[in-house]
Amino acid sequence: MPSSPSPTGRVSPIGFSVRPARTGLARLGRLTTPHGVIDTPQFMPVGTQATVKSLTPGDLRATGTQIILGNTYHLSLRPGAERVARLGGLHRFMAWDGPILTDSGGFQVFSLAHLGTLDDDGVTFASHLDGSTQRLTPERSMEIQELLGSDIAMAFDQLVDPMLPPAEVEEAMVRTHRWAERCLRAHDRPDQALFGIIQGGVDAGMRRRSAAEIAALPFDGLAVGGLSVGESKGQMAETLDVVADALGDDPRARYLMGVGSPLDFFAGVERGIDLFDCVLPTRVARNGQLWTREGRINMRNARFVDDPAPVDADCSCDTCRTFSRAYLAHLFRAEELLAYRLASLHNVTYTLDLMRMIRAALADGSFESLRATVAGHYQRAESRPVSRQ
RNA sequence: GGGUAGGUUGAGCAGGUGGUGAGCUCCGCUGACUGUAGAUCAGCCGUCUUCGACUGUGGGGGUUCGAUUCCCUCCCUGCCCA
Repeated sequence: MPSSPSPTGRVSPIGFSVRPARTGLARLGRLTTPHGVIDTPQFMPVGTQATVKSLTPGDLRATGTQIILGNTYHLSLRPGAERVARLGGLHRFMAWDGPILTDSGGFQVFSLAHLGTLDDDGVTFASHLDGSTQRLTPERSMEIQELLGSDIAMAFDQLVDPMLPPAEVEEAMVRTHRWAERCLRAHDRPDQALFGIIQGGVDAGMRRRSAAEIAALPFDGLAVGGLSVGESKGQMAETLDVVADALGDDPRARYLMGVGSPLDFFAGVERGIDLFDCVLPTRVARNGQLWTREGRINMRNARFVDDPAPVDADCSCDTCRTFSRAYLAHLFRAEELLAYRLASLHNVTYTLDLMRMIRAALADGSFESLRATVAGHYQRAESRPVSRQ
């Protein structure tokens, strides 16, 4: 059942059925993978090193997580893709039997650019762990992801700061296109899907061209990369508009990489995005910031040390059902490990609850109303006086 | 009671043998974080009218143009001896 022909005839290990919702270009869908079904629009918590930091697979299930993201670069350095394969693949290794998407290492070419040098064939870099020389190419990225055995592999791409001179943005885009074809040629694991990545910075012409070129290839899904790396919200929205227009009625799943914040989801969903991933919920949680129906709150703030209320009274996560803000504030101050776990549990739950609410709102036509409500939460957070003496 | 070592901004320290002590680490306060080199990073952390200025080295007094530094005295703390 998970096999359906892509527009180009390639037999895909995943299935995607999608129907337009009533709002903008938003759609509701079901993505079927070898390890389970994903309701879209959906958010993927990031588990770079074969763990969503501080959370167990059981915790993830409790949050409603349907699919997680793992990372080619990190796992190939440690513990090593071949080792993971010997141990039964990434699912068995980390004891998560749900769907997994693996990033290709392309983002690290960007975030760790100072450690490496790029050429048309790939990237050579010094391991951030031990300084050893490493080489990543489209072919090696495919090999690693096949060894990991994720349900969805990502093409190896190059992203750059969209504010760079157009010639440099174009060079990265063209390279991404060439690498996309090499990824498709190299990839041959039949039970693993492969998504292509659209680049082109925030230039409408380049984005349109990249969308057309990537969509012309027999990928199982399409991703928009290179956004939320410093451009404005307006530029991100305009770029998504261009991509949506260029993709037209292409039936494949659309994944906006590295996004985002609660309000970013609305901007993406109404422009036809089906999948999101972002480190934000888990990273800011470890740094004390929790997302709630009262906006963002920082549990380290002095005002919470005597607050007996739950983090979010309307949240059903274990953190909110069991503990007070005062307790969380204490744990953060004491740097107790439980702080990071409880905070992560809450933020992931909040994010997945939000995605669930977005799907429900798309189904019953209340998307705009939901957006207004959520925007209200975060505007209140932003307008809160800096100091309240 | 005698001897000895000390008393520096919430804590712990550095420095300072007559003319620049607001320097460090904690603690504390706030902010940031978008395909995770991040349980991280940044700013603030005596007072004020904050691109600067002022005050501040246990208290009091003295010497001096000028004292954290030299002298006298008192208080407090640790240790040793009685």
